[in-house]
Amino acid sequence: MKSTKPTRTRFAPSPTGYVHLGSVRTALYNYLFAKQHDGTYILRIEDTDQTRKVDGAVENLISVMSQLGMPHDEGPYRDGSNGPYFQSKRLQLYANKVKQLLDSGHAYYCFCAPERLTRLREEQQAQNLPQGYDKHCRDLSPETVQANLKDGKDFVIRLKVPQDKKIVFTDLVRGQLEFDSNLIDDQILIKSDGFPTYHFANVVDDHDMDISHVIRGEEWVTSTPKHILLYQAFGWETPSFAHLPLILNPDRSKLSKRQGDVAVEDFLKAEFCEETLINFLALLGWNPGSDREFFNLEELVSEFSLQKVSKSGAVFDREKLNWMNSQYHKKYLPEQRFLELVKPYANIDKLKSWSSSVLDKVLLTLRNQIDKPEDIKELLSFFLSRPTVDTLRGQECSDILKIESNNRLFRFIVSQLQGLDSLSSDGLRSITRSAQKDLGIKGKSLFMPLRVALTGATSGPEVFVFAEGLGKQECLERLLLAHKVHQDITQESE
RNA sequence: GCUCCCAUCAUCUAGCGGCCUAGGAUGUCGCCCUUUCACGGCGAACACAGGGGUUCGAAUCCCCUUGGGAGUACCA
Repeated sequence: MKSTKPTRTRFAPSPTGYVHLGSVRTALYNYLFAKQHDGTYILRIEDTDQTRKVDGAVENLISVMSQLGMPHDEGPYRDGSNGPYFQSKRLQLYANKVKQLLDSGHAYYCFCAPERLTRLREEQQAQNLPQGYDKHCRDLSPETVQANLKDGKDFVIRLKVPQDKKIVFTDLVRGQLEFDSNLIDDQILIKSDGFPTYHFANVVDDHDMDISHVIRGEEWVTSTPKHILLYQAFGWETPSFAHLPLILNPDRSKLSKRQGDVAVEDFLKAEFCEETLINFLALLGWNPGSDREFFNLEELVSEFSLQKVSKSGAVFDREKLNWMNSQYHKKYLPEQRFLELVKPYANIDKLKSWSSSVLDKVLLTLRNQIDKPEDIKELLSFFLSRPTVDTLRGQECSDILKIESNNRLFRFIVSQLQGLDSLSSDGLRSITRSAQKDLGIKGKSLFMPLRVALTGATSGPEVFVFAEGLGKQECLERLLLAHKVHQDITQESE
């Protein structure tokens, strides 16, 4: 019973311009499943709707997917032996296949005008009847069909859905599903413009490309029986199916543009890194069976399983996404990767003279204060600009600066500093230590004045590393300024 | 309307008959740590939709009700 066929999955989006988050998750699960089984992950472009074509959409899609770290193994620009991978370039193939169905009596020509169909639907709707084609052309005589064709009448080709049949299949996430063929419409296979419909092209291509597992969104469950009927009409083996739960808006409707961003590009352009998005999306509808929440792509490949995919839809929770993103920036990203993400935002003139190792060190000490890369900018520029007298005289700082021992403290630090060739974080640390020992100043009245003098703020990251970045001269000047403000404040209050 | 699917904290979820006085995470609120801000640690509040069965025993199995969702196109 166990299939020995190689695992081949596919991601088959229609190129509508941007990449929907739901698409990314579908693609991700397909990718993970394929990789886990040493299989092949295929990208196929479903562009049979000529009216919805968007220029550049395919290129954008491919670049986004590779940016996310899951490029396709087979597909556009990466030909396997099953191309072409654009449905619009496979028209001849579909034509041959319908012919087959027409000849075997599984499909028929339908000459009904769209207006008739619309009217039919309206009537059915009014009477609360199930909607569907009334099979008007299903049993047209061959002569009539020939005559109509000869007259050049517009036509579509429909599937002749068998009556009174139960269609049963096992969905890998939902279990056994059952449908009554009498409720299934005689599906259009070829549109009057000669293009195949999704249903037809999809089945033909999946078979043609040897797809072993069809993993797609839940919106496709109800059309799966149609697809199965098609496989049967051709006498083909059906692939396995797995339908993924929908990703939902906060109001529990299908995730849509109306209620906020749904394009991955937008998230990528904003503050979210690829790692966060992949990790977060993976966990929307799937769980590892443990409490673990952080996974990189590689880890997902080994952990993923369709059995652990949940059946119910999942609300896209931006709060948790934000949290996960900040966790990635604070600690889960490798240091080099973090630096790479953050550096474009640290492109500040004043930093040009800093040695890159010191800059890296400073960026790294700022790391746990960051939720997203651009936060670094504000954080840095704040410390980079020398505190102004106004700042130092502000309530927050002056409370610290008016401490009496500051006089001795600043004098001490300045003189020690002057004796140094250059300032290192350890150098300043030991100066502080001796200030504590020699002057007997400690705790808040030791560290806070130093912090205020150097940064003009009462809170922030580790001052020592930062001081190294500033350099000896700048530190001296900041200390002298703070010292002066201290003296001024003290005098004024006397 | 019809068909199909789904149903545990506000949200993501664990749970596949006894380990459940239901676990984790986000968010919220406390406390601790930190001479700052964070990070971090600890804790609190918060859920098995309702009703029937089955069983010695049900969040877990069955049925009904209710609620939600998807599909119902010459769109995918």
